[in-house]
Amino acid sequence: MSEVSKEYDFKQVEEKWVDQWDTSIYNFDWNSNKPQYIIDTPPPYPTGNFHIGNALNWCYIDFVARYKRMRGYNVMFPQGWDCHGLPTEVKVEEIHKITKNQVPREEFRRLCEEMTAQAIERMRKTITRLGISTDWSNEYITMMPEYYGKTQASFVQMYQKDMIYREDHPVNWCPRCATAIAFAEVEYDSRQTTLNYMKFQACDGHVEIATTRPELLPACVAVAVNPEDPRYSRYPGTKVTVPLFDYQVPVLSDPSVDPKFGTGVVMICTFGDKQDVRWWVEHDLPLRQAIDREGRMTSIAGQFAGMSISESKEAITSAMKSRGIIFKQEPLDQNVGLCWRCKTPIEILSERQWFVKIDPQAIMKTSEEITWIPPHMETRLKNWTGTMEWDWCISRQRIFATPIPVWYCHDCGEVKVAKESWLPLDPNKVPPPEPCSCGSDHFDPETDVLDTWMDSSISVLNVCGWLSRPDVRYPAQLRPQGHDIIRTWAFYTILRAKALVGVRPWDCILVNGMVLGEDGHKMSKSLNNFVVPEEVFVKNGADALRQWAAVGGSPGSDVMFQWKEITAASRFAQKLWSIYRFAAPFAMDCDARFGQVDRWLLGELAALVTTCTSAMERFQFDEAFKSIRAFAWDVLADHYIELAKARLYGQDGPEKKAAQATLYRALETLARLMAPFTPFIAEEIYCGLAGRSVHQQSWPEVQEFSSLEGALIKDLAGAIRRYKAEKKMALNAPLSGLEIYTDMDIETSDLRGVANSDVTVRAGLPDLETRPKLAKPVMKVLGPALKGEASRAIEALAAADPVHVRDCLAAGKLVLDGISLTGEMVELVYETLSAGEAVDVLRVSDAVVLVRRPA
RNA sequence: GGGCUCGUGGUCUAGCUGGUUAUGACGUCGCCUUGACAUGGCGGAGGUCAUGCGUUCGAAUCGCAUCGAGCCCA
Repeated sequence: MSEVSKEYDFKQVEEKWVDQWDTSIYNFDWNSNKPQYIIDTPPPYPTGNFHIGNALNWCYIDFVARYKRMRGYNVMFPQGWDCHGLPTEVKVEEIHKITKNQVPREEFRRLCEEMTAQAIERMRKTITRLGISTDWSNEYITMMPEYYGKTQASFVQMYQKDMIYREDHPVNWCPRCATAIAFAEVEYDSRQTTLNYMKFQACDGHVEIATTRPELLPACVAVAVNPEDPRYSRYPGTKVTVPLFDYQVPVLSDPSVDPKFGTGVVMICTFGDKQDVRWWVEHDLPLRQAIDREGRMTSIAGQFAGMSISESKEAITSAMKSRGIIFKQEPLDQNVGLCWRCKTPIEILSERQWFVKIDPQAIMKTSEEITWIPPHMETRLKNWTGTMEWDWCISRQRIFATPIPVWYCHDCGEVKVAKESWLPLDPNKVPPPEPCSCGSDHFDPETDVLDTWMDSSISVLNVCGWLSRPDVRYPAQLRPQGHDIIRTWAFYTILRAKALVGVRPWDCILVNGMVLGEDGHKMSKSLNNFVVPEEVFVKNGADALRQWAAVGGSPGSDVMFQWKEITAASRFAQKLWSIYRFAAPFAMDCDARFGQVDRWLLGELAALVTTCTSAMERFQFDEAFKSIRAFAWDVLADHYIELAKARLYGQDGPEKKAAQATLYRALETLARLMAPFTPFIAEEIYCGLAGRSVHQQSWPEVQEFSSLEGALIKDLAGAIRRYKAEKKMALNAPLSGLEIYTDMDIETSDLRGVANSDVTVRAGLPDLETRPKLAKPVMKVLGPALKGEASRAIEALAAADPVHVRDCLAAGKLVLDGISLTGEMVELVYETLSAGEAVDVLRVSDAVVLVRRPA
């Protein structure tokens, strides 16, 4: 056994194992007979920074992956990268000081790919340093043809199944990004705006209308009132004139108009908000598009054409004010829909776009086949699914994304969707390999691209071998993800798996919370409460961060990052190291005749294995790791090692050998239990002890041991240690003798060591006066038995003389305040009087210890 | 405005299929260098378990209401 350093050098140990480990042992075996456990790892967006939130999520996954491997599963823990998206486009534009339209499409895409590849490399480093047991043989990168070819194939298949269509439809539109976005990409924020009251010329004078969006006046297609509103009952069916733009629109009657808002008359525009779209569909209204794709006013805005939305808002408002059309303005709080990337207020435009049909019932039904952890997270998916009103808009007006594999015939206009065998392809680079049915071979490519969620929503199919292997493996077993993307990633994945292969994507979804900074707010750069994993690696090591992930909170709840948790984790690592340092010279893998104390410890160890196993099966990592800490620190270090020291330092013999074997078993088992959580220190200890890697061992089996005598000895030793501490004696200070009165047949050698004293054991009670000092009610028995009389009985018992209670119970009849009590209802707590002798008396459960005071 | 989750010593947290001494960590106070560990050991202080009402012999735990926080959405 080589020398073990006094301090645990986490940096040296962790970096050594990162270098030495052969990560191919974590590869999924496609030919194995073991049961599969496939994890649909969330593919992060390659920003280059693998943040603490990712780390929490990846720790959870790694705990499960390592545990399942030890339980004999063929585990796939792949790593994917969800590359496409606007942030990269924006960053490339910034860095190269260009706009995407200044360089050829292909060149711009190349710059994006280059930057993404660098970002991925940085994030891989962090993942590896964190000790994540990634299966790198199943890595995927969505911007690579082998992946986006599958995205395109999924598009083609769903198009063929009539689940994808293209038509004019209102879409959420970000005027700054000049692209359509899905509902899932819309954020809401409360803003203050102005409610303008204005007059519309009507059949008999004028009606007053309140609106927050006067710039949409040229898009007004109707006004509406509530049919129950007596003020306006004469208007429906008539027409009013739109001021300033001077055209007539009908007055409608619709029950969803709120008579209490504004004047009770609402202007319907195409489109101010989602409600406008509902009315537009319901009343079959015409389309007047006043805002274009860049957020400028169109020609129907007349003199205001070409202005931006805010310019025209100001110009139209002041024009109407000067003519007295706007006669009142008041502030109004409202929630505005914003583009999640650039926070620009979104508009609703009617655009020809590609859509995926949504079947809310099918999604909810599939979701019920999946185990949700924690279960209430499923409610969020269902609430979201239930509110879907439009289909999913999947086309985007961007460049760095999966191309839509479609052309349009230049001559007859026919839509030509690629055949699967032609994929992957970019219609902007290649024409279709066959002519149009009209004979023309002159095509215009589709320049729109697919929503990034079209890529990532087939991650599970991809890792299960869809379109790339003959032996596909879906459903996967586990989907780990944050609750912030339930309405996106989880929702879309369920939809797509059902649509493409007809099965649920996963057996189980494990939802983790968000990471909060030390100030209690969600960790973010803008709040300056940000900590990067590398900072923790340097200060306390990866195992410390992993311990925080395990015990910081139970999965599903938000977890606060706290340096004090990291400190506590480091202390535990050091404590464990000290245990190992002490045990290493003694621990021996051998058979032995275990003593009472050994069997007690091995029984506690078995209980730990049971607890941990149950907790891991339920993904309760905090419970599992806290029980590990409690065992190592309290049970093993503070009790067992203190008790066994005398034997271990003593002469060779069967008793010493039993302690050596016990130490080995305890540490060896502990290292295996810790391996999923803290792979570095577990490996260091296991290798030092057993000479093999812990990461190829199986999960410990429960071995039945127990010793009530051992448990009593442990309690007696604790009492002696406390006694010495109270008397300000050193723990190894000698005592002048111990007499233990107990009916158990206990071994005394370990106690002799702890007490540094002779120990004699006698049956019965010492020849001292013992008397009950307290009669405690046993509520579990007394409550149900006495019901309404219980509280009176408790009071009577408290008031009664405990000696009287004992005597009555001994005589078999105790009646207090008219209530009969049995022995089972009362617990007597005794005290022992030392009657002036030169002894101190300790009570430990049913045993009494007389300590002869040292001379 | 709706839905979900949650309010436990200074801070964070366990318990929450109801049973009288409410868990642990960090911090704090006192004592102790004993042959693994002072990043240690022993002991202490600190809680009306958000508030109110109810169910019950008994509520941190169950129900209702109120207040507050977070998340998701309209």
